[in-house]
Amino acid sequence: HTYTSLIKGFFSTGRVFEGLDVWKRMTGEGATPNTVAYNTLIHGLCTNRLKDEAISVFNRMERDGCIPNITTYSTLIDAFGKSEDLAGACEIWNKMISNGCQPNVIAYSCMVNGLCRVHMYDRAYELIKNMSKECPPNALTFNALIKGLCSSGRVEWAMSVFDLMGKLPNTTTFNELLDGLFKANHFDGAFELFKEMERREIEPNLVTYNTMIHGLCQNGWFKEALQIIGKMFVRGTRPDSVTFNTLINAYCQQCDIKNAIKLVDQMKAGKLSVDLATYTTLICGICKWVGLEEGNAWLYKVLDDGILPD
RNA sequence: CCAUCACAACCUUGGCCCG
Repeated sequence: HTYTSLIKGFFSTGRVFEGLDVWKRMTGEGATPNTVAYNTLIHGLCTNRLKDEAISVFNRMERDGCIPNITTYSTLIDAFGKSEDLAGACEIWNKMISNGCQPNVIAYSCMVNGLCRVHMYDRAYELIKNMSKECPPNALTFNALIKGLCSSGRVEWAMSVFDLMGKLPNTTTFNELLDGLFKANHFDGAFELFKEMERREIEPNLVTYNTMIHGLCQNGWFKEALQIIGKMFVRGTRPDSVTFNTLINAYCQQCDIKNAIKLVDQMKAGKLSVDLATYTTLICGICKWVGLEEGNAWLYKVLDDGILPD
């Protein structure tokens, strides 16, 4: 328990070697890792791009007589899916079945995502259709498919999936569709969906607003973007650095560097982190519209803030 | 004892790389 928490902490902050060190210390002290401990290590390795190492831990786990559970399999299916290794994901899936472990809704959702990553949307859809009454798809399962369809420009198809969801769509579902509709230039569809959200009383969140602001600004609807910002304030949703970066980018594109810089000052006043994305956006605009010397001067401000330019 | 509290799945901004 104790070791597992430490391992999770190190891996989730990218401190792979320290995480591995804790694992070695744990096993060295004679503590026998259980399934949860193995799962934590496997997940930590996967999220740090060490899939091969994760697999060898998985094999060692089985050898040492520790029984993988559904979380173990889901973690690996997810990792293979995200790295577009469908064959690998299927291999884990088959192993899961042959070991008598029933897939749950998470395992299915990960597999749907994996299929979408390799553009097998039909098979993803089939998989969802074949899910049983005991294990029906949830919002995240559908969202995985909708995200795949939207990010490949298949928004009509995505909308038809949305229509099949009944009462399942959640805020993320709407966010994915709104983003997809804007990026496919289906503006009327996006506006309609935003209204539909209100009709269904699905709460917009910060991502919803950021998505709307981005979609509106990128297509010249600045007034409407301001209205969205107004709604945010009414609802008490605080803008974050993504909101500001989106607006700074829009101002830079309109060659309005003055207002872009004003926003950076507002961020600092509001104690929001002015991050690398902010500076990259702003310096790009300054170099384009003001001059390289001024851009260069801003580079020093980045360094002063303790941020490493990329 | 630890079944909301050691483990797994979804969304938005800039850039970079590859194609």
